[in-house]
Amino acid sequence: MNVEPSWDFYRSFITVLKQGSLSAAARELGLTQPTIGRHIDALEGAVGAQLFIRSSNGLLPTDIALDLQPYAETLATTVNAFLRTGSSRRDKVEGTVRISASEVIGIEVLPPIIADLQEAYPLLQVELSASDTLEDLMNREADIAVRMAEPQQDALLIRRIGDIPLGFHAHRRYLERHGTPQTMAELSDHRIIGFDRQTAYIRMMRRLYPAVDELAASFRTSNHLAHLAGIRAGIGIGICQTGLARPGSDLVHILADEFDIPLGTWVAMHESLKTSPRCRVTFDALVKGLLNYIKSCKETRA
Amino acid sequence: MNVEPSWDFYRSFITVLKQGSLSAAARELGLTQPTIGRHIDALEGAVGAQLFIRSSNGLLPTDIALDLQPYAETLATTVNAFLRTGSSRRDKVEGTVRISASEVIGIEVLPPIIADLQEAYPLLQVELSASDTLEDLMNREADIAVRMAEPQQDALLIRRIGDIPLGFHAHRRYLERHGTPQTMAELSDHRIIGFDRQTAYIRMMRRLYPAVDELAASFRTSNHLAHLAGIRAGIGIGICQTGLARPGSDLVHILADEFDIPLGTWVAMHESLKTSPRCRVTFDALVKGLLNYIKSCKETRA
DNA sequence: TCATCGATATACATAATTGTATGAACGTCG
DNA sequence: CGACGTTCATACAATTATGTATATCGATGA
Repeated sequence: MNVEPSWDFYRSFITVLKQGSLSAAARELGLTQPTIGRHIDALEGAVGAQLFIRSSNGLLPTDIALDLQPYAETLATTVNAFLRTGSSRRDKVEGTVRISASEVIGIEVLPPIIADLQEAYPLLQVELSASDTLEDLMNREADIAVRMAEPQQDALLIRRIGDIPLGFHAHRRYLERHGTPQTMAELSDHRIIGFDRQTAYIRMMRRLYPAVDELAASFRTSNHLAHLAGIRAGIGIGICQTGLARPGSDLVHILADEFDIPLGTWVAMHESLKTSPRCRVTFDALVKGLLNYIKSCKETRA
Repeated sequence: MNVEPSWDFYRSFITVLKQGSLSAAARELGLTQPTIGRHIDALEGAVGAQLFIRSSNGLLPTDIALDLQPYAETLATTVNAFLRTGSSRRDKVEGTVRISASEVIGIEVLPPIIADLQEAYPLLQVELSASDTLEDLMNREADIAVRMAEPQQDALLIRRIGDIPLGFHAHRRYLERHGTPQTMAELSDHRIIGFDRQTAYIRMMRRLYPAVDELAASFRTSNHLAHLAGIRAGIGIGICQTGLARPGSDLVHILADEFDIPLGTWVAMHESLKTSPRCRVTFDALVKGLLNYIKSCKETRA
């Protein structure tokens, strides 16, 4: 309790947690097994609790260690961010920029936008964190975030893109076999792909279209990509962005006039990053690319 | 570029930034000035840029160092959170819990709630981060947050408290001198305390009461506490929570029937913390306390 | 059943980090 | 204007952390 433990201990901790053994962690860090072992010992002494159960085939984390894992991960990503921003020259468009977005946006929408961006700036590295759960919002774990809700913090440079239209979709094949519902009421005769988890969007849907909520889902997932994959595989009818039903995709937008809850979209970055050319350029490219995407959504719809 | 720099360097970096000199940083960390100097040298080598300009009366941070400051601060707070979580026993209500809230809530509303909580659990330490700007949302920099907007992330345990009523207020003394306006239109004859910065609330007010936006403010501040202090000092008419106009405060709620934009309030914490008794207990106390507060707001109003 | 491979733990030598002591530069104050 | 109290920089000694080598335990497979 006398002196604060070395911050290197946390690095050893997270590596052991990831690798599952002192030896493997030592290899990854370029250190040796006794050293890592001593680090863990010291950390256990500092928190006054056992973090791992040693066994002859590795280290098993205790509950306490698992509680501490997210903190250690934050440390690791922040160290990365530190080095990344520190070592990129501030006057040129080069270095790494890290983008955070939802899985669907990150995987279905952003890649072509990023491709164009890197065509224009070959030295620009892009790191994409596509995740629904962590949503590592702006705590400098990401430089720029694409968000489906208005960011609340001040000190952010925020640009509203518009509304991404969502709607019921099904694969052409499914509709050929089961018919195309013409009214919301007919949905109850179909296989529905449902959501597992409560999100703000689902709560809003529930409020505006209570009927949808009572539909029995034959396939339910909390993962939006799995939901989309279900639609594409012809499992049944689900909800996705209308822009994904582009020509050649075999997805059909149904009940277009019966159901409409747009999904607000924002791009945000720290105000302090607006002087960094690489962040600025990426921010502008995302705004422009997403505006185009929304435009194409509306066209698909008409 | 061969091996990752020691994480201790970041600790030295943030301490030098805070203290302004190698010597002072060394004193704080219990190390010596040459050691800290070597750490800074090593970090500069790692990022390939100068971080400080050395002078005989301290170290002056370069722009790059200032860019890196927020990352280093995140590291420091996360390390604190790590040790705090790690060293508090999981089965008892003791240890430290860190609450994040806006300045007004943190200073005007929470203290009595926290007092009651600590009366019930004497071993519980509470750390309150009252800040509008940083809004260190949930990235484990705070255990529990009181927020004025619905948190968007999943994996959060969220409880909606209700709406805190806001309204125009002035000090009794001011009204005795200048009269009490009976309609919104009469506001233009009064001294108005205005806001400096755009927030979600101000944008909404602008939309619902465009007339308010055109009032010329004779005292303008971006700090909500300063705004409140202005009202209390009798500078003029401003907006604050109606609950602050309790008996004995000499604040008078005016135009109560003309103006009404409630401020939604939520309490949120990480789902993973709900097994921790001290977080659980604090969460419940905040919910209960804030519900009471809102109730008392409504009574003041009637 | 025994050999092998991987794991952790310990003892000792080594290398790296840190501390001590000192010098030089700058600002402040009497 | 000079003494004093800061600061950072450098050279050398001491300490600490790390690496090497080895022992031990346990799981796996021929």
